[in-house]
Amino acid sequence: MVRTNSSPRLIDVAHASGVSIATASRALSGTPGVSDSVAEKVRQAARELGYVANLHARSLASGSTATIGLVVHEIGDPYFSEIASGVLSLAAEHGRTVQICHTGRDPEAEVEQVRSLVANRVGAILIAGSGFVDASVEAPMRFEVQRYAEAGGRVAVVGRHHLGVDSVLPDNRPGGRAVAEHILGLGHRRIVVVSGTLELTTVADRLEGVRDALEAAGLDARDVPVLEGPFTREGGRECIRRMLADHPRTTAVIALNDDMAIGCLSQLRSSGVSVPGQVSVSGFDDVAVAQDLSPGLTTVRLPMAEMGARALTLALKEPGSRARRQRVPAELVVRDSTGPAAR
Amino acid sequence: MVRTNSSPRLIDVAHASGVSIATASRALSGTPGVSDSVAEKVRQAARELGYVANLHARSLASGSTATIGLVVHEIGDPYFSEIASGVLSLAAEHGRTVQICHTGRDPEAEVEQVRSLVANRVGAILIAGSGFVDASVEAPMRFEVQRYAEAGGRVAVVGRHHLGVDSVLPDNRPGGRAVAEHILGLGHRRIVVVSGTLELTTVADRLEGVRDALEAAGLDARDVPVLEGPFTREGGRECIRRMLADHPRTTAVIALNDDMAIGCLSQLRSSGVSVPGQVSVSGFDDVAVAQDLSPGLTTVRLPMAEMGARALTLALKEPGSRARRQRVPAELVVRDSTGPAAR
DNA sequence: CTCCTCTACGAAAGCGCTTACGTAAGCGTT
DNA sequence: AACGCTTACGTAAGCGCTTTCGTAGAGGAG
Repeated sequence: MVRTNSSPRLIDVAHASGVSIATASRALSGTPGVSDSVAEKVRQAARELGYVANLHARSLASGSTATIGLVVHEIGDPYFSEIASGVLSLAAEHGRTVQICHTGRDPEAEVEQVRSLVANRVGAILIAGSGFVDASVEAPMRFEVQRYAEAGGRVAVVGRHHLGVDSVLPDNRPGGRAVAEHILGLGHRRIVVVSGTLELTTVADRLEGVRDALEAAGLDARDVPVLEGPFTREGGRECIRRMLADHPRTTAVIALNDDMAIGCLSQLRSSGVSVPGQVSVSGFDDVAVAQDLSPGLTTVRLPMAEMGARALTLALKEPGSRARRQRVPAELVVRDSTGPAAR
Repeated sequence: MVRTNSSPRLIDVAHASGVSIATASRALSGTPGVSDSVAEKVRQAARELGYVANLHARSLASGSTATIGLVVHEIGDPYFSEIASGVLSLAAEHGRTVQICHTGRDPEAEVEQVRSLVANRVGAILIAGSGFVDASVEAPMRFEVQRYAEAGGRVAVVGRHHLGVDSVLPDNRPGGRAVAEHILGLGHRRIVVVSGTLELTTVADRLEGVRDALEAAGLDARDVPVLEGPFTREGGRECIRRMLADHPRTTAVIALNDDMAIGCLSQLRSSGVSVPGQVSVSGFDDVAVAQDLSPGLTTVRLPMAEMGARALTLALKEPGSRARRQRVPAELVVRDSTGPAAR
């Protein structure tokens, strides 16, 4: 911490304006009980001295912080950076600061990060990103979150269930269904799903939606291969290589996020496969670049920034008696990466 | 802040392990002067009670924080989110937490954010993103930063001069020159530069480099139009529309960041102009998607994550007697969006 | 056995704020 | 004129830690 012996303290402001430290505190924090004239005098003195309150002292004394914590998987990933953007903007409006940490989708790191946020006594914790299907992996996180919540902390999550706290939940399953219906509607039958690890609930939910559509169309979901890889661009490339080797007659690829879809497009191009001429590709999320790709990526739009903002709003509200859930509709956006099935 | 009356305090740990609060403190923070057996007993008790130290109290008492502040223009922008990613990763290794704020390139918001970081008594402040050419705009920021630094705070900036603090400076000018030389080498002569607002030093530097190359090639830089727009994808689209209207015979577009270049590609495609057949396009930064675009974007690579990490490293070091500068080489990456000039 | 030096620990003084409580002054009532 | 109520402010007790200083006891040197 900056050695503050050189920076003015509240008592300096109080002396300078000829009032007690209590009055100075009240004047600066806007607590009633100070006459306007005195308050103005104090503020004036503070300005002249360049006084900035020590938030640590303030938090310690008052028992409340303006800081909120945000946990994401990877801030470099546009999905999360857009969520973060929504959170930061709204937080700034509320005069709150945001502490961000990323976990690389490592459940242990995740718990540790939450613990560190608790130690920082943040006023609220926001957790973005998929949970894990395996409940035993999720358990320590749940425990930590519950303890924090019981101690009076506010928690909200986006895109994650099972944590027993307020949540903003994108329509992953309906979204998966919508995009699969779109693909099926174009006449595709030789389809593969390009998927992140099935341990993530987000992946599982989206895949569930895809299966809904397949079965509604009278297909057997087991006939549609699910290629699993890292939930990243490189993962998409890798899956396409496997697809070209093992399922060469495929006419449509349903990728379960845009990152993978972008990797798919990239690898298909390098492999000389035309999109959507020979193979159609769809994504999920609608990250900002999706519309600027060539071909423009057909995907499912999720309003990431808004989701972040809504999570913050939930966390800032008084806690309800039970966990609130906000559904966020997923909207199919058809662009140029999908077209009629080649025959 | 979470009401901590319900969560254990140091004194609870001390009681539970039958030692004084001082010893407990020492045992938990690893300060020497405690026997191993006692230390272990204390740690054990802490674990059982689920004790997490109150960092506010700790900061207040010790006068130091583990928190570092990061100021970026817009966290949703891949350039900044990749920098942030580098910072977060390295910070986690050092057991430090990061508070991020974004400013929307608004100089006033920037100053305010820095002030709020100072109030939070962060141990170091990192500022990423272009400064402003206009010194009077930059002055309040300079003032705030200096005051913080004089009070013992550590500051490091990335991609920004003029602040009189440690800095990590990408080779914007040489990079601009390199990419322009590449374009010229392909035989292009009817070139336009697609540029963000010239008030940003980053833009000015890159443009300077482009001009260096033009003049080295014996051209008059004034013959190369500079189309100015927002430093975003939409800005790129807008500039291309103007280019098509005002400079229809252009064969090459030098965009001064990837975001704008992506917008250029997008608009050229919608307008039915082939890249690189009719018009070549280059970017700057090499954000992650650049290689996955179609055509792959020729650009200048800046190692963003590394730049973030290096800035943090500088800030964590003992301050030097004078501001340190680290240059980061910019490397031309030739992909498919540039080709020989059409005749 | 005494003296001195370490080591391991405890007591207590803050760190810079907020806030409960106390009090003096001003004002309206009866 | 005496009383109560309100307003505006000061006093001082913490918030939960770290750290300086003091001290008791163990051990070695003489």
